[in-house]
Amino acid sequence: MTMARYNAKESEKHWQGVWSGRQSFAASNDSTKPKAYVLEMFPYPSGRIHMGHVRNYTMGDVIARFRKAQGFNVLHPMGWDAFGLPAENAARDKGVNPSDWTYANIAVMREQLKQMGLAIDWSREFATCDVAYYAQQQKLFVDFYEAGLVYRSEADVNWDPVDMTVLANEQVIDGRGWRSGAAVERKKLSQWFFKITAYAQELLDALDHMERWPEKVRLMQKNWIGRSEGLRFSFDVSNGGKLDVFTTRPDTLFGASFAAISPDHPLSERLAKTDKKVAAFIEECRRIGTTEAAIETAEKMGFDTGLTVAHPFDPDWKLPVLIANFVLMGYGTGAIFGCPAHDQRDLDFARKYKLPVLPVVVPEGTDPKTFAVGDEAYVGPGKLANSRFLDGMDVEAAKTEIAKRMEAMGRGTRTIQWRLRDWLVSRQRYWGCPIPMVHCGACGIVPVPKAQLPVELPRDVRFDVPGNPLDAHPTWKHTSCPKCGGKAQRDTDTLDTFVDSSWYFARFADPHADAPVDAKAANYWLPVDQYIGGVEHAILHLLYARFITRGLHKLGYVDVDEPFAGLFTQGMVCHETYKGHNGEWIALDEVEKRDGKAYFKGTDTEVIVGRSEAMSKSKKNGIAPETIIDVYGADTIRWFMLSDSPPERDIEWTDGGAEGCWRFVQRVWRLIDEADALAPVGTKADGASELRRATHRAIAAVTDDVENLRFNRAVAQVYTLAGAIDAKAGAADRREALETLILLIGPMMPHLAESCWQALGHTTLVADTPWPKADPALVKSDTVTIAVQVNGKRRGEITVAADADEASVKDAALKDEGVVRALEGKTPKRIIVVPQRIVNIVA
RNA sequence: GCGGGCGUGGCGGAACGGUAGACGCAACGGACUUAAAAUCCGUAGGGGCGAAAGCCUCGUGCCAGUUCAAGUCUGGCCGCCCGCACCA
Repeated sequence: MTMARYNAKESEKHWQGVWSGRQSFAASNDSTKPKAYVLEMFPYPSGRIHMGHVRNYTMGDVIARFRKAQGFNVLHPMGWDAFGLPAENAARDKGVNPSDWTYANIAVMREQLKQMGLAIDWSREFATCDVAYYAQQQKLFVDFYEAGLVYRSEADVNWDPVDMTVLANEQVIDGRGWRSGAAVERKKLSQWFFKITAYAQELLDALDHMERWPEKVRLMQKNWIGRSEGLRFSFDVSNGGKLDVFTTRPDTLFGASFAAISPDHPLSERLAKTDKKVAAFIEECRRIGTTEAAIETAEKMGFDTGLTVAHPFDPDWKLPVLIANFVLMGYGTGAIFGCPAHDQRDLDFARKYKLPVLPVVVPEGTDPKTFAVGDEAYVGPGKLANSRFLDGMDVEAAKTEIAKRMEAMGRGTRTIQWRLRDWLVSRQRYWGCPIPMVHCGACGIVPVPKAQLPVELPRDVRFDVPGNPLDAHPTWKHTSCPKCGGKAQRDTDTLDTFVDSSWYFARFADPHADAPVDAKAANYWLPVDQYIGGVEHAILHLLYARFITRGLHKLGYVDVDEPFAGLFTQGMVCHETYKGHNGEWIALDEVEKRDGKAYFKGTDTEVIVGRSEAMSKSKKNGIAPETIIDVYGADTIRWFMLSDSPPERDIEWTDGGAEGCWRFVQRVWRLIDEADALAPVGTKADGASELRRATHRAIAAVTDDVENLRFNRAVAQVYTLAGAIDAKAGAADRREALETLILLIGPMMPHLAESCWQALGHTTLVADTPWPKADPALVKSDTVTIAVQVNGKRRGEITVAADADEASVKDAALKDEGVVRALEGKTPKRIIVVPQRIVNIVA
C-alpha cells in the first residue's frame, strides 16, 4: 500500500474543519485544570497578514498547543486592534466608510489566520471598534475619571501636523510622530491625561520582579520612567523674585558658576516681552529646536539676562542668570545651576562663555590645589574641596548635608524627579473611541452617565476637510448636559488607540460581560502566562497596559497589578534587498537569480544585492504569506518560522529554506507511509534499543526546548529523531518512535500531525492527545563516549560505563592508544576526571 | 555621549567552563531514471603527512589574563546592531 504525496491543501482544510466542528480550542472559564493564558499581540487590521504576524502567531500557537497537550486549560484568543488613522485615510482617499473598510479587512485577515491552523478560541474574538467593546471602554474611562486617574489640563502638547492630532510623549520618536514621521510641533491645548505618573514608583519597582520579561525591555522601561533623586531649592534673584531649580548634585553647589533657565521658562518669556534681544534669542532656540535631528549636534547657546542670583550659602556671591538652549522646560523646573567642573554640558557651556570652572570634588588621594578639569568634567567619586563646610566629606555625605541645611533654611526639599510624564490620550481624530464627556457652559465638564453609554460614532462624517471630523459634524456634538439638562457639547476628541490595547487581554477573559472586565473570569485567567510580540512595543503598549491594569486593580476589576507574567519579544522577518543603479528599490518579483548574481527578470541587467532587512513595503522585499501557504501549505511556513533562527533574533526568509521545510513535511509523511508492519495501535514498546533511546531523548529535549521557547533547537531535535528511525528496528519500537515524532511536531505542524496520526491507525486527534513523557532510564545511556585530553589537547576517546568509577575511567584513559602516544612515556602529574564528560591528563 | 546586545564553516545556527561546528540550507560525488523532478547513500573548517585507516597542526573578531581545560569567565581594543539622547 502506498499513499499519495501529502496533499497539504486538502489536509489542512480538512483538519481546520474538524477542529472547528469539535471546538477543540474553546477555553473553559470553569475548569479544574491548571490554566495557561497564551497571547500574542493582536494585529491591526491592515488588510492582509504579513510574515511578522505569521512568526508571532506560530510561536504563540506552539505554546498554546503544547500547554493543551500538557493538560492545561488554555486560553488562546484573537482580536483586532481596529481603531486608528489608516481607516480614515482610506475613507479620504477611496471614499469608503472607515467602519466598512475595517470590517472588510478583518474578514480577510481572519480567513488568513484560520488558514494558518491556529489553535484559537474564535468564540472570544472581538474588534476594538465594536460598539460593544468601546462602550465598555467608555465606562472604564468614566471609572478612571471618578477614581481621579483621568484629568484635563492645558499643556504644551506634541502636535503632529500630518495626522492632525496631538501625540503622547512616548509617541514622539526623534522629534517625529511615531506613525506619520512628521516633525512634531508644539501647541498649547487643553487635553485629557491619564495619571500614569501616580504609579511611576510602582511601575518601576515591579520591574525588578518580572523575571520572565527580557532584561532589555525592563531596562528600557526603567530608563523611560527615569527616576532621579535630588534637591529642589530656590535662588533669590536680583529682581526680587525666586528661581526654583532641581539638581541631583547639590554637593557641587560651591562649584556653581551660573544659573541657567530654559528658553521656555516663564522668566524667559517675561523678559522677552520687554527685551527684543531676549525675544530674538528665544526665537532662535526654538527654530533650531524644531529642525529635527540637528538637535543632536546643536551648539550650546546662552544669553546673559543681566540678572543674577545669590548663592544660597553666601548672599554676597552672585551668579549670572543665562537663558540656555540646553535646558529643557519639560524636565524638573526648567532651571538649573551650572557646575562646570562636574557636569559635561555645563562645562561645554562654561568654556564657550568663559565662565569659571572650580573643581569641588576631587578623586581620593588627589591634591585639590593641583586637580584641574580640562575638557572633561569629573563625574566620579571623591572628596569635597573648595566647599567650606563640606570640605573632606564624600559625595553622598555632602549631598545629605546640603539638603539638611536647605531644608532647615526653608529653601529647599529633597524630591524625586521623574522623566515619565502623564499620558496624553486625546486625539483629534474620528476613528477611535469617543471620549464620554460633555462640556456644559453652566456645569463645566460632566461625564456621560453610564446608563447613557455608549456614545456612538456617527457614520455620516466627511473626510475631505482637514481637522477633526467629529468636530466638523453638523449635529453630533450638540447634546444636553446630563446634569442640568441645558445645551451642551460633546467632547469631540477620541481616545488614543493605545488605550484600546491596554486592557483587551482582560476583556478576553469574558468578552461578552456586561462590565468592562468580569472580575471572576479575569482573576481566573490573568495574568497572561506568555505574551509574545515585537520589541517595538517595549515602552508604549507594555507600559500603558501595566498602568491600566493597576487602574483596573484599584477599581476592583482585577486582583493583579501586572498583566503579563511572561513576555517574549520575537525578532523580525527579513529578506535580501535589491536596488537598481539609481538607488531605487527593486521588488522581489522583478529579480531573478542566476549563477550567484541578480538580474532584472528576463534581462542581463544586473541589480545590486543589498543586505537583508526587515520585510517592508517601502523596501519592496516582502513575501506574502498567502502565496507560500498556497504553494506549500501552512505547516511548511510554520516550520520555517520555527527553524534555524533563535526566536528572539531576526530570521531571514529564503526560498531554499522554504523548500527544505516542504521536503521535511513530505519526508515525515513518507516515514509513516513506508513504515510497514508496525505493531498495532496501543502496543507498548519495551526494552532499551537504540531507537527507543533516541525516541526518549527526543521527548526530553523537545519538551525542554519548547518549554523555554527555543523552537529552533526543538526543530533540530525533531530532525535528529527522524534521522534515527530505522526500518530495521522492531515493530513496536518503530511505532513508538513514529508516534512520538508525530506528537512532538503536533504543536508545530498540527495538520500534518493529524494526518499522520490517522494514518498510523488512530481515531483520536493529536490535538486531544497528551504530550509524551520521556522515560528517564532511556534518556540516560549505559555507556558514554568521552574524550581524553593530554595537557588540554584531545588525544583519544574512550567508551566507558556511565556509572564507571574514577579509577576505572583513569585506567581506560591511560590505556588508550592515542593517549599512550601523546604521553611519550611520561608519567602523568595529575589526572582530572569529570564523570561522563572528559578526562584530562596533565603530564 | 550613555545603556544594552552580538561577533563561530559558503549561509542560518548548535555547544551545564569539558570531543567546536549538532541540526538545517546551499554545494559536491554517487545510486535510481531514456531524461528530468522527486527520493536515497556518501563527502565536506584551513593547512600538512599518508595508498588507506588514520595522524599532526592551526582554527569561534583582535590582544592579554584566570584555569588541568576558554567560543563560554576577566580586562583592554576593533567591528556591527538596537534603545535612549542636552533628563541637570
